[in-house]
Amino acid sequence: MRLAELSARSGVSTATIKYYLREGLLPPGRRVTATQSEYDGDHLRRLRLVRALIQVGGVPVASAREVLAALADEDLDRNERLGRAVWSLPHGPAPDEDDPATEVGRRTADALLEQLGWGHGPASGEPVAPAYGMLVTAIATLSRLGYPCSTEDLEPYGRAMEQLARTDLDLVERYGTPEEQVAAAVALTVLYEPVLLSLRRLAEAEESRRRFGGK
Amino acid sequence: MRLAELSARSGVSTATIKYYLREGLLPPGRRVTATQSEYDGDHLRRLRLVRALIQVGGVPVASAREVLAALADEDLDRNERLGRAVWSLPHGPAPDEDDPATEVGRRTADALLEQLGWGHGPASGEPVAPAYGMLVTAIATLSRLGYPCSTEDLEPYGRAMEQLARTDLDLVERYGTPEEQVAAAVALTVLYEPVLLSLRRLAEAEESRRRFGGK
DNA sequence: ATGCTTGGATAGTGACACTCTCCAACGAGG
DNA sequence: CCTCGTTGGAGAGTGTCACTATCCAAGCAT
Repeated sequence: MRLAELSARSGVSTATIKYYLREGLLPPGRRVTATQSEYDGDHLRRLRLVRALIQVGGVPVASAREVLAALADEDLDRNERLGRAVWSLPHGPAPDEDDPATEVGRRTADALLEQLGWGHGPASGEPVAPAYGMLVTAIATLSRLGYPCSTEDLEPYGRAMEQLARTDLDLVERYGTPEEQVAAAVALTVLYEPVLLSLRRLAEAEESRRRFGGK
Repeated sequence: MRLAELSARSGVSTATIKYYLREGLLPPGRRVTATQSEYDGDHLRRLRLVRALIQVGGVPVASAREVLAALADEDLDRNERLGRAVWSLPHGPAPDEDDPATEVGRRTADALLEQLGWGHGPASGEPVAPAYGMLVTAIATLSRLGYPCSTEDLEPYGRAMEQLARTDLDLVERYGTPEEQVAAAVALTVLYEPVLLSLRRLAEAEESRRRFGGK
């Protein structure tokens, strides 16, 4: 198929596809003549994944390129590919070490992970995941705003996520080949985020109505 | 306190504070002379909330203004203020009704909410919450990408969020006055999102290591 | 052969969150 | 009293980002 057809089938304008090609988010098509290329189903699938990452996941173009590169990296095993891909997802600003609130955040985060029994980073010698910095920053911001949260407050959130992670991985294991599994894992990590957040808001609305709501 | 001191205490540049004043995210200070104003602790707290919304929550300036306006609206009760405030939070693009996948998303979402027993929108006659559209869009995108999710797949996520919503509201009820509660609810809704997402990613990494990881 | 269409390159757009530059009015030190 | 740095206010400018519009020469189709 040609550019125009790829565009029609994906709902993405030719101009945007050209932009993605230029940015390396899509591999170039098979050259047919000096001025024409042929695209296939792989391009279409990849294009849809790119759109999902960027539009739904809010992933910047540069990060999306890294994510895709990690997915395709033949030198890594399944775990490493997934880790590398999730690594490249946006994770907000790094903790500001000059801020005393960051110290609080770090202590709370460490205590929480300890309590949850997750063998994460600082003590484990492994490189610290970006998600860890994300957690520290968030706790620090809460404390700076006067909403201190203790490990006890946070633990239920950790337990809930632990459970969902098992569900997520079960979903991923439905897919046969490691390639499909890794692609699925990234797609599900990113695309379930809005599902999670919207369900939380709906659940809060429901619970708030139950507690305070007359109507 | 003057602009310079407000800036020093909050860590936000005077130029940015002036910008927020201009945009109506901060109320003007008490005028002392024709060219000087006095700010107080309320300004400082509000400024920190604004920063948290924008930097941590990724809320656009225009939405933040609406959120703050809803918080301060004297005509609404606690529920309505909270609803209005959360309403203004970013919620991604509205579902594309021309896309057949949207139909799938809508059916799945409705079935899920039915199954969860949440008396949400379409059938209830109430205006549909933006979070509902967010959910439909997310499910539609998953299905378009070839990752169909059934109500059974999603139910555990709903149950988990139901439980967390109770925890959230318990936290909110620690605060005495309705004003504080509403402010807390918005802050916690927004600021716990990165906590949730980072915990999920850490939990996934942990679970993935457990299942596939040799080290 | 002539009038689209294609792939490729370059430049432009619009939204956004600041950030810079001016300016006249203060206000504290000498 | 007179500087001289500071203040609040207003407008224009900056950098980033994700596109989008315009050209162009080389096909292909009729």
